[in-house]
Amino acid sequence: MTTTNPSAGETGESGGARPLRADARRNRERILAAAEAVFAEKGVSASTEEVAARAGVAIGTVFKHFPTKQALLQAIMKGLLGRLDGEMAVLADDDDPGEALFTFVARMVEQAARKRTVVGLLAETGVDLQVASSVRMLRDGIETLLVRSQEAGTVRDDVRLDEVIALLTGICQGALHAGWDDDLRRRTLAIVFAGLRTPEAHR
Amino acid sequence: MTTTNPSAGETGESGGARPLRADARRNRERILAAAEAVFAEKGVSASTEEVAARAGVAIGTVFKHFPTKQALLQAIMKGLLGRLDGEMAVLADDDDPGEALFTFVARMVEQAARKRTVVGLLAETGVDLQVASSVRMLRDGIETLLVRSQEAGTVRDDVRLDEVIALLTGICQGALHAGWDDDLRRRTLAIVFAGLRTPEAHR
DNA sequence: TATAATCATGAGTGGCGACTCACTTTGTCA
DNA sequence: TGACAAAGTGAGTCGCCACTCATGATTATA
Repeated sequence: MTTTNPSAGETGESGGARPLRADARRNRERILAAAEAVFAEKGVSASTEEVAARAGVAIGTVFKHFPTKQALLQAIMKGLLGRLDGEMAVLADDDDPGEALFTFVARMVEQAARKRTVVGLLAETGVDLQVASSVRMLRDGIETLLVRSQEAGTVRDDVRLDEVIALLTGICQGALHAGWDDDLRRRTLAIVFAGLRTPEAHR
Repeated sequence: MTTTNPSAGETGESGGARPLRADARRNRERILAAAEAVFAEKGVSASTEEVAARAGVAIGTVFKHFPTKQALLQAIMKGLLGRLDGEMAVLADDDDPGEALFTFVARMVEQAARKRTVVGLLAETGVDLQVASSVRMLRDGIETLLVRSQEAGTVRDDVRLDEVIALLTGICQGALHAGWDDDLRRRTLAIVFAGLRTPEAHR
């Protein structure tokens, strides 16, 4: 977790080699932003041409940067996961450890409700590649939050990491479809959290 | 004879008119069965040709019975919902009212894990048509189960129908993707149920 | 059985979307 | 500034898939 932070770059291109021209870098960012917006609105089935149009570049440019639609999706996923990882690191260190897990889950579900991308990508089979490492980081981070919550006596000891992740993905999935509003989301999460809490932690 | 009577059919065609030839009826059932199987395995994005192949008929025959892929999906959905509705009626009358809701949810999630159709269809926008009435029935049934569970003191009074449905759809969604096994499903549901229970109902 | 419907067939159509490539434009560096 | 490599362009290719229709097969009725 915590990722050790790859300096100031937001590029997402890691480990690579040569410097990338100025216009290329700019277009790459535009494409990523456009893709994130388009996929967030219309889901991952939106066409690559729409992404290109939104970014203000030609379709070929998109495929020059991301040789495959999959690759584009994975790049987005990597960014999202990185940001989540950052939030998580903060929560693990700074906040009340008992409630940190709940805060994180709530925040992630809120994001999912807004961005269809997250959920669509979770559904894809192609989470195997480079993304896998990010997923593992996320998983490890959630585990940390879970363990601390349990040590603080907030979450029941017999709750396992797998169940937390299952609940998280499930609620994220659900948050998209039925037109959840803020209130419904809050109330639904409250039920799940109640199920996770120890008897003593119920106020 | 004739008049008003489509006999004892499970056809799903309701309110319609004329009697349907013998081979036609048989093929219609075959197509429905094949479609249910194919969509259950591969999701709703599976091609109509694959359905036709599995059913042992030509592609044209499928479209003769169901003018649109949507129509085919809706027919399946109607069947599934009908069956769920039946189960629900039984649970509402015969079983321990306190636990009936939990039983139903568990059963539906189990189905969802096996049949991608349910979930895929819930995600579709086109649930507006004839299916809507079936959805309403389902919703009403769940409400009955919820109210009875609350009257029996098993489920907290501040839980609303919307949250139960939100949890139900969410868990159904999640049950597909991450390769849930039986144990994980049981444990995850246990957490949700714990969140729904009154303090007194915790054993 | 003869006849007239209904029904089945499957090659064909149209459209869409991922991806390519020959060519043009642009940035960079001497 | 000139020259070259890196990057951008977008019409075109290819495959997939929902859906059609002229033709031939089956079933129900006289």
